[in-house]
Amino acid sequence: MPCGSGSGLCSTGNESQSSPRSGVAMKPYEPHVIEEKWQALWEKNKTFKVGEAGGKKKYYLLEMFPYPSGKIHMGHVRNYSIGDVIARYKRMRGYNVLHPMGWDAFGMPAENAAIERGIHPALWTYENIAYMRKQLKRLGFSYDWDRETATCDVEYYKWEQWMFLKMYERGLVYRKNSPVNYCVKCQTVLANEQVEGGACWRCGEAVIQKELTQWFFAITQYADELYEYCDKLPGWPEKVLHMQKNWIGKSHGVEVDFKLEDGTGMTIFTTRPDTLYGVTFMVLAPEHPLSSRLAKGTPQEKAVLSFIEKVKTQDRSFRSEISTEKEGVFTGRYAINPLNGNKIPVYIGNFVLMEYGTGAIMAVPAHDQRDFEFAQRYGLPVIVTISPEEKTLDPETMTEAYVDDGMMVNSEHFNGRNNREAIPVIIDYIEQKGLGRRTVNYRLKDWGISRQRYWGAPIPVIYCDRCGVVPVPYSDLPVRLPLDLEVTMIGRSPLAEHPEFYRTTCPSCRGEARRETDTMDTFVESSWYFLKYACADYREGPLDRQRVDYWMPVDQYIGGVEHAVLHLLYSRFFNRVLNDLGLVGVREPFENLLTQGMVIKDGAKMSKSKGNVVDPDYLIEKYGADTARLFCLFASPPEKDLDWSDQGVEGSARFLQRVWRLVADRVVSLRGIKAVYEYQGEDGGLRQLTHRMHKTIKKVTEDVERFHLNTAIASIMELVNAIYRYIEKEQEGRDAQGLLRGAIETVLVLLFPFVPHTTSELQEMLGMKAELFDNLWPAYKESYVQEDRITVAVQINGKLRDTCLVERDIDEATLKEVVFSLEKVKRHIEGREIRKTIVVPNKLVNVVCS
RNA sequence: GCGAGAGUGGCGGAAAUGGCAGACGCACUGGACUUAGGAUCCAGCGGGUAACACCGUAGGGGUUCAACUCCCCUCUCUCGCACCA
Repeated sequence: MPCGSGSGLCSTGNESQSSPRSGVAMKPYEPHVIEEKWQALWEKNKTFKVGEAGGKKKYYLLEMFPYPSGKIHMGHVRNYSIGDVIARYKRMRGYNVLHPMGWDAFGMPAENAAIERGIHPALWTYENIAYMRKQLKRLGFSYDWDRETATCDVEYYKWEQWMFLKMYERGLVYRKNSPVNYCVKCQTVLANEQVEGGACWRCGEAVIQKELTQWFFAITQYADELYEYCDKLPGWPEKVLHMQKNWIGKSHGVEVDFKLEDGTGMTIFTTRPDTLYGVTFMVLAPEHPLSSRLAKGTPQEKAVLSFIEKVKTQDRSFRSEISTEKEGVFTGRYAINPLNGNKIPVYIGNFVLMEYGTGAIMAVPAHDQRDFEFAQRYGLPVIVTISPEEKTLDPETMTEAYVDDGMMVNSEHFNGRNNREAIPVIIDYIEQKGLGRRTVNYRLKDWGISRQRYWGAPIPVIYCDRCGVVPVPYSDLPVRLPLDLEVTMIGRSPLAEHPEFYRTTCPSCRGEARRETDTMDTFVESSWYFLKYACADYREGPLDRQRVDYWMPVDQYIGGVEHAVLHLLYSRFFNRVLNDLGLVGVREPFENLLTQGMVIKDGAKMSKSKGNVVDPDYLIEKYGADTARLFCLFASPPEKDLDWSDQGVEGSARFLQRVWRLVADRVVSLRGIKAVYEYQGEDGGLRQLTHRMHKTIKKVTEDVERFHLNTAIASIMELVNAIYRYIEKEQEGRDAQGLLRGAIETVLVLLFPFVPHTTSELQEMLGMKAELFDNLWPAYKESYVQEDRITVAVQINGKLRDTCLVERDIDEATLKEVVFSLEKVKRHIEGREIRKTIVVPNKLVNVVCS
């Protein structure tokens, strides 16, 4: 064979071989032929179509749908391979499994393609979808393609507009002018969640602040619930819940009303009322309405105004940098501490944020590092009110704030108390005196959803000079995204340049009016697509409640951890809104979440910019889909990063060849044999194989249940190795051959969810029912899982010295007898005093001696 | 700085509940079969030793008959948040 032709994989390399038993030329493993064959069959028979029929328990398995960027990448292959194992496995366990796929089809790259290559975003998107659908089918994933949904379809976004209007009616959508995050490169606004370390989540460009009128979803109305329910999601990774909790940032505290000398009120938020007696100055955010007003008429006026101006021109990411020097300016005015009547100066400071709390703080330099730094710089006094046990704090010599707990001092009648315990007491006191109130503050901000882009769902609102903001009537939905326009740059949304779109009449006064030309954030679409899947063909309304109730919640969601606070938080919010609107029965959409790791190569995440991508197409062409899937599943556990290895792929291909030969080599002799799964005779080899088979079934079942897919595969490999060893011993006889067939069938069934094509083909060759896999997962018997004879470890003083092979469940006395008769044991305990002997049944014996 | 997670052979990774560290795979070494082998099969494979001994799960201490696993301290890496009052 001309194998040196450079392709690397020497076709299948065994055309000239023949079966050792039959002498008949064996069928070569041709992954592409069998993969096409089975995929065609699954498609024709609609093998993966599901309905809402009763009888079986439902199981909704969902993987995060892809953005149709052009081609799938290895991350998708991994994500969807993991999902496919679970979907097929659950079906084999008798569940009615919903396993859908669709497209997160609105978004910026489509517009970029339009600008760069002159192709229309819609065309580009649908072409990509067509190609990627083909790729997914080539990988053999068990999706019910009849439920496929693309979010850029009118039938989809129409109902999103409908939901927007419902939310508007309920006050969950509002419009406001505010400083927003803006990415110059993407030419659009970003929500807080979409800014990563001051940069755009998509393109990495530094985000600037811009004043714009925007539509907001009132996610903060659900802040508390979203926070509290984090503790009611045991099926989610701790890490993700932590990130969500951090993001929502719930903190308990108190608002205290300070008064200026002239009686002007100034309310601050603090979580540390126990330090109220240590307040030596106050600080306002530069954007605080009082800031520019307070200094009027004082000698400080000029300085204050120029400081505010200076801060305004600073970029926000610079200002929020922790290393940025704390700066401020005195307003020339004083406030009165409501607890002790102290007169304290009011400053304006760059480190106080208008967005959090009340935009004003009380400063306690003794016990807050930021306040301390500010006080040092401006020579402000420090008053200690919390004293640690072991030392006395001296304000003159302190080099940093004391932020830990201790005993209260300088705090009038609170002196001597532990500060933590005093907090609620002080708050009670404040409330009784009418000086303030308990509050809870959140870091979470409302979700700004306006995007100054074309390729998104139009916001269904009309602006009329006479009537103001008028929602589009339900009967006028959908507000179609016009396709007859050319997408060029730059500056504003193409819709704002398209009169045919924005010119309209006011629904209430019939006068001339203008449509909203912003579109919705694409994260809105992904916030409810999982509900659409449940009733994809439903046309009479947004969702078919009955079917949604049947399938929801999603039993298992699988996707990348990068959406821990974006998509996953938005979806939890949106699902709650839809629940309140009566469209969904459940509160939380995703019961269990699995976050899979990244695909790494040469020490970096696979990405075009790093130039270390492996193209799934290439992989499938060279090895076939089953090898691609197997490697992704075997190389590391799902939640960890996967280190790509070309040699590892070879190994996976080799294993499939080995399984193929196991069957194809002896298919003739195996065909006439009936499978045997239990053996109770005396032959050691047969007993061994029976044991191995049952042990493997148990192990694989348990491992798949807890997503340890790599070890599940490893144990199937062990079974295959055991079968080869068994064959080598030339087992003859009806039992021996039946058991061989039983073990082989077990391999094919256990391996099916991982590599469905290869195993289906081999099953068919053996005359098994290859296509119907419902309820086919094998059971094991515990009695066979146990081994007859067990190797017991023998330790002297905790060190392994020998092992011995004994009958299972041997009694302790006999075991000890065996152990003490071992040569090595005798040698080691010679002349020593035996203190005790520890016996762990069927495991180990430890002899403790002097 | 705060929070979370991780550190095991040459490499990817195994070891629910403390009980033979290194399963499985890759790489490597030797052998078999071969015109050939980058196919396949067999054997070996943490360090160390002639063989033992001995040393090994980031480092140091501790609990225990027994620690990758539990407790304390230190170091390193990854991720998230980062002036949130």
